[in-house]
This record gives sequence, C-alpha cells and structure tokens, in this order.
Amino acid sequence: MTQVKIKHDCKLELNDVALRATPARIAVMKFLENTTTPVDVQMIKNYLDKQNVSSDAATVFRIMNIFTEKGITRQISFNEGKFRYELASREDHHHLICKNCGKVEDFSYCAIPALEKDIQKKKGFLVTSHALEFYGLCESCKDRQN
Amino acid sequence: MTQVKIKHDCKLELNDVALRATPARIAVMKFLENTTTPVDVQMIKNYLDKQNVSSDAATVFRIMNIFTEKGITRQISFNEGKFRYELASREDHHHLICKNCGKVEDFSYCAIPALEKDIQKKKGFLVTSHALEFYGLCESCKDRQN
DNA sequence: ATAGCATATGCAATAGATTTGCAAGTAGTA
DNA sequence: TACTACTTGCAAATCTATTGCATATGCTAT
Repeated sequence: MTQVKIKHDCKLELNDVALRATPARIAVMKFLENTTTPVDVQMIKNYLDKQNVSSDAATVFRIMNIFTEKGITRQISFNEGKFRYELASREDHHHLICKNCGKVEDFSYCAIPALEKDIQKKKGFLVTSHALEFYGLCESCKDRQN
Repeated sequence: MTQVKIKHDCKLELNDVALRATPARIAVMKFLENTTTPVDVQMIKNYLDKQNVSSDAATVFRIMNIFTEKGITRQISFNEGKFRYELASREDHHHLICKNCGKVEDFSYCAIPALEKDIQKKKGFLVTSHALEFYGLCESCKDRQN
C-alpha cells in the first residue's frame, strides 16, 4: 500500500552536506525558499507551528546555526538586536530596509566583487563575505511623509 | 583659588542636542574620539571603570541609545550578537573585519553616495543610512594560513 | 523491512545583551 | 543658591541565543 510520504525535496540538498533530512529542517528550507525577505528565528518558529511541525526555539537556533555553517544560509543583521537568515544561494543582492514600515526590498548591485578584488590588492585583506544594507524610507512611506 | 575642573570638552556638543554634560557622557565621548574601531558596551564600561568614572551597564546602554538617537553615534553590527558604536562624524568609511583575530580596519569608499542617488531614482527609496562591512582575513592572518 | 548507531530534538536551565521601574543624585537655569 | 527636570544606580525583568541531557529518529548496512 503506497502511502503519501514526505516529498524528498531538500533531502538531497541536506544529505549533500551531511545533514539528516528531518521534518523541521525540511520545513525551514521550504520556508526560506518561499520568503523574499530575511527572517528571524521567531518567524521561522511561527511558520513551523502553523505547519504543525513540532519544534522548539532551541532547535530552530541550532538548525540556523548549522545551515549557516554548512553554507546553506547566510546570517544577516538589520540592527535589530537579533539575526535574520536568508538562503545563501540568493547571491548578489542587497537590502533596502524601510525604517517606517519595515518592508525589505532587494536590490542588485554588482560592483562589490570588483571592490573586493581592489581591497585585496590594496590592503592585503582577503574578503570572504560582506554585508551591505541601506536604511531609509520606501516609496509609499516617504510619500506619506511618515 | 582656582581648582582644576573638568574640561568643558564635549559639553557644548552635548548641550547642543539638549543633553546634560554628565561625567559619564563626557568620558564616553572622549573614548569614542580616541578609538579607531567601533566599541561595544562592555568596552565602554571597562574604560569608564579605568577612568574612575562611576557608571553602570544600564547607564552605558542608555547613553549609547540617546547618543544614537541624537545622531552623535552610529550603531553597527559585526554579527556578534551585540552592538558596537562609533562616532557618526566618521563618515564615508567602511570596515574590514578579520574573522580570525578580530582586527578592524577602516576602508574608505566613495561610490556609495552615488549609488544611493541611483537607488532613489530607480526604486523611489529614500536612503538615510547604510551599512557596509567586509569580513575575511587580514593580511597577517591570511599569511599564517590560520 | 529492520537493527544499530550517530545525529537531532525537546525541555529546562543558563548565559549574555538590553531594557525598565523607581528612588536618589545632579546639571542647568533663574 | 534653590528648583526642576534630567540622569544615574540598582535590581528585576526581557529577549536572544546557547548548552546539557535524556529521548527520539534518520540513515546505513543488513
């Protein structure tokens, strides 16, 4: 009797980096694949709860730490006193963060890689990653003079 | 009899933004003026202790919050799970943060203002501030293959 | 399909960063 | 110099993140 099983999405990706494909990890990956803005641990936990995936904040922290170690995710800061995460595969974009409504837009910009080479040559500093975020007011908040 | 009093450095700067020039606030400003790398609350507290300026961590947090609100300092994150601060007057520079030894170098780069104008035109997003940090290995850590 | 084992998770406790309430102290003004 | 509003110190509370340990489970080799 064929039972509908958990689809093997993400399973191979996880196994590739020597991680077991647990329900929580799979759900977290799906969440990350379907969100356009970086999310924090609380948001991830809320999603898991809604999906009826048993979890615990400590587990989510552990998952995000190991995903980041394995290079699946990237840890970023919007200066909120906590971390956010996004898939590391989303390369070459930066964030426009509205300080009024909190909306986050992506912004592509390709001058950074060239700059990194320059830094390496001039300063001898080997850049392995970078963070570039712009803070301000999005179009609608700006227009409302809010 | 003329007594040596606390020099009025910083006093006017503080009063200008409607803040009282207290010993702790003055000492914090002096510390910030004399450090080249962004400092965290614990470092500030240590400095105040060494200077025999009575203080408390809660007070330092309050000082840094109000300094940041008033635009005296800038709050930045090196993804350490805590904030660092630097004088907002130190414009147009970014940081090269060594992940091995923790050394922080400044790096000047002036393409960002132009980019901000571009963002405003293309996205309608009004940029009021930004964060750009590079992580990697400084020259000596890199050479030691550490 | 299943046993065995290393890895993951849940839960509770802990650590560290930051905030807050409140009473007491103090800078700036008249 | 006295007054008042702003600041501070202290303790307690929050919040983010980490850790220890016993239990549960994914994965590999039968």
